Amino acid sequence: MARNITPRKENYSQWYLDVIKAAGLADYAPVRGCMVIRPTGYAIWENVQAKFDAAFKKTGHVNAYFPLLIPDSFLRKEAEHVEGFAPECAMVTHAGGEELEEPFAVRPTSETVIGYMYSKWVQSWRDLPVLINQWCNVMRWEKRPRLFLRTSEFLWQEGHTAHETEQEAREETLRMLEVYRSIIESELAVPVIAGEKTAGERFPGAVDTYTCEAMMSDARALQAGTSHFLGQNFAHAFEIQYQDRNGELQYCWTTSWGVSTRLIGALIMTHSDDDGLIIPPRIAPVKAVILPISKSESVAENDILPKAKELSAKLDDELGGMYSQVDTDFHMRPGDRFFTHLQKGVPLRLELGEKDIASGTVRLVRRDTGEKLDVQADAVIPAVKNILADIQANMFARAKAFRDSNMHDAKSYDELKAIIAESGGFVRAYFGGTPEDEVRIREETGATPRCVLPGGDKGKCIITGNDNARLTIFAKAY
RNA sequence: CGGGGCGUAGCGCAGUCUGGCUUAGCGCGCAUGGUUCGGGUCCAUGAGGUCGGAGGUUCGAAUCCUCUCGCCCCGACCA
Repeated sequence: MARNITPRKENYSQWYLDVIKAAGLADYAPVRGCMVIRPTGYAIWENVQAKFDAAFKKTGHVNAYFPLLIPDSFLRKEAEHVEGFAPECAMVTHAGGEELEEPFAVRPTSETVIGYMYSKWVQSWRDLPVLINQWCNVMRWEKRPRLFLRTSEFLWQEGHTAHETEQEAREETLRMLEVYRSIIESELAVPVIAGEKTAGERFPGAVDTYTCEAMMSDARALQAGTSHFLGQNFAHAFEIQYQDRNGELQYCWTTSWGVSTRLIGALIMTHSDDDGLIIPPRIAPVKAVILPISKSESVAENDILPKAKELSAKLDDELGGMYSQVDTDFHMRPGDRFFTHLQKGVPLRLELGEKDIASGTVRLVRRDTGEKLDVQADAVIPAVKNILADIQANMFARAKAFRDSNMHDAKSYDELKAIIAESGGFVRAYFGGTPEDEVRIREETGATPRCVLPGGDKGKCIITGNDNARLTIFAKAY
């Protein structure tokens, strides 16, 4: 049992921070609310990025870069947008030793600058659609930061598209929601529910907001990705207009969508255990670690290490895209070395000791289950491949089973209150109330509507009693 | 912004009420040596501190007084 990690049951928040620290993913920066993403954490982010980026390219998007500083006046052009973001904006008021005529906001999101640029670039229906994504950092001043989940500065991706018709823009919004759902589930092994946000939870300036909602291992919800149908709101604010096929001037329909380094928080809180981090193989920077083991340091280094290196090279070659690492910390005892990799979440450990060499086998140890398996040396490569695939599948299945076992139904508001108070988790209920009702529910229960389930399932609202309320998931959220 | 708490070694803390008995300690970590070694061995030695900062009281301040800076927790707020 780990001695540097607070047990999850004892103190969930502390456990989360301990896991991050033990795995060396991130550290606090000198500026409050900011974090340093350390090499191990950044390697995970690079892998996450690579998966999404490839999917964006496949759906026809291209990358570009827009500036960090946004004129204050831009944010003010869309009424709801400024109201939503003003409180968390960091403003640059001085530069070059002088006070600026107009302050700049450090971007909290880029709809406004991008809208401004699109208005210059779009003239004709032939210029549409515009499908641009950018990978960048953003800043939203947070009063209660938590590593990865809510930091003042974070890394993300924001896609911004402009379309000729409402239908096209709506399709784009849903297409990207589906891209998110599929990658988060297949690569990060985090099960999510993709649905619509209620009015009170909508992005400031959006007509409709969609979300991928995940359940963490304390049964609280985490928004893992959002996609917004912006209607013509930003097109009106920034005059993104084009001449249609009849020569008439029209406003574009726009969308935006994003995922952030918060996904790493989701990863940690979905899969890890009291021993530390567990990373799904498909995004693990090191998928398998090979440990030469011997009582004698010189035997380990001279006799076993070459075999370990050979095995590592073979794994990397034959399982293209694989990445294995050889542990050469011979001065440490095996137990210490095991723990190091355990806490870093490496999916698979290959032990190569004198006993194994004598018997012509390699010992494989799974991080997700702790299961040990002795495999014939010549069968190691296919075995590794199969086990990694199985770990990936098992991690997803396990997380999904946990979520499903914490899914409840409430027929009335009282029932919803009781479930949230007693067991927590996700609660399905018919809801058709106003943002004011949402506030009241939050104040009274601590839970918020996380997302409206897709499909036409409708019933009697637990608040208003009206029919035609949509089935909505409520939960306490991060 | 309101309420509470805390700043002493890399981390976690004791010492502060009752100033001197501490050369400012302890645990973890770190370094070196030995021992052990297939899920965190055990032992020895050692390095490491402007006690958050400034001013004051005193023969003497981590300890008392004044001011100041920073952080954490709860609340409020928050895609």
